[in-house]
Amino acid sequence: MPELPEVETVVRGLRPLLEGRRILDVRHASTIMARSAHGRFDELLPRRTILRLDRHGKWMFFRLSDGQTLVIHLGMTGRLAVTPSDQAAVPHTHLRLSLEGDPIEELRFVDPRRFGEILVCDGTAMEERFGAHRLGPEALRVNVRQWRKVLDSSKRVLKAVLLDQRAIAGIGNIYADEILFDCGIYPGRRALSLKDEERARLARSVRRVLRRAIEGHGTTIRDYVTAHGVPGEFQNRLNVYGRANQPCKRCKERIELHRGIVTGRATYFCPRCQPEPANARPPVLSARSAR
DNA sequence: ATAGGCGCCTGCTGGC
DNA sequence: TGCCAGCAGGCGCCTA
Repeated sequence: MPELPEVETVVRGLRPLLEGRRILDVRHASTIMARSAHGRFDELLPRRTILRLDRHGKWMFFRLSDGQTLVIHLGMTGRLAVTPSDQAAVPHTHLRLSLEGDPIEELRFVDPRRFGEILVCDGTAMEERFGAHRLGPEALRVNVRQWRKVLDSSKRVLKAVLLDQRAIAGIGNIYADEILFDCGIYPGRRALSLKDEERARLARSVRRVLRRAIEGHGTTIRDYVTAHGVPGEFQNRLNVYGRANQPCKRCKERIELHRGIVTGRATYFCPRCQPEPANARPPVLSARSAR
């Protein structure tokens, strides 16, 4: 579900509600999802203050007053909200932290599909799991030198590189397609094959598309809502994602849906604005356009 | 190094 | 009307 713009929107909504606030108690921590290598949640979290809420890519880091970090990933269907503590918990609520204040409220994490993650990490665990070897530079802050390194060091398909969180952190399937449309590059190009000018266009499009999506409070296809429980608006401004067979907003050509460019993922693109180079190898799996 | 396939889960949709 | 396969915004592990 949530990619960088959605997570950033949630973080911006939660910061004023959480920063400086003390955790009173763990009302519920699902044993399925809330895991820690070095202790129980109800021992690790109470009485700590949330000093700061950070984001890197799609990961959220709640820095705690004892030096540990509560780490949350929303997966596909995760939601986070601050809720009155007497409000009934909806199904698939995996974490409830009561927060000091009047009235007492709770930070709640809800995730039906359970692809999300909840962790408490110390400094060592943070480096192991989220160091530079595991998580690439923040997509909004990749410099020219980093772009060159990321793209030139890989023979992979460009879209696969954009989706790889070790290469660049924060881009998922929706924004990969939107970014590639924005810069007019075919998703199945080899990363290595980009010319300097194309690399510069791509870098600009990454920042532009993600910034606009943040301004629009993210994209709601189904589950995603902001920290205030309202859907995003950027789904109304998507150019290609989910628009198979609809006319391109730029040239009126029919948007295509391919399933072979990155295996297992749908890829939407405009065949006229993002032409496949004539000498490119056809995708291994026959690319079929869907209705 | 890379690509493909699968598993982890629930819930919704479209086609029969 | 009802059933069920297919699909979904993520990610990590395994294999070849």
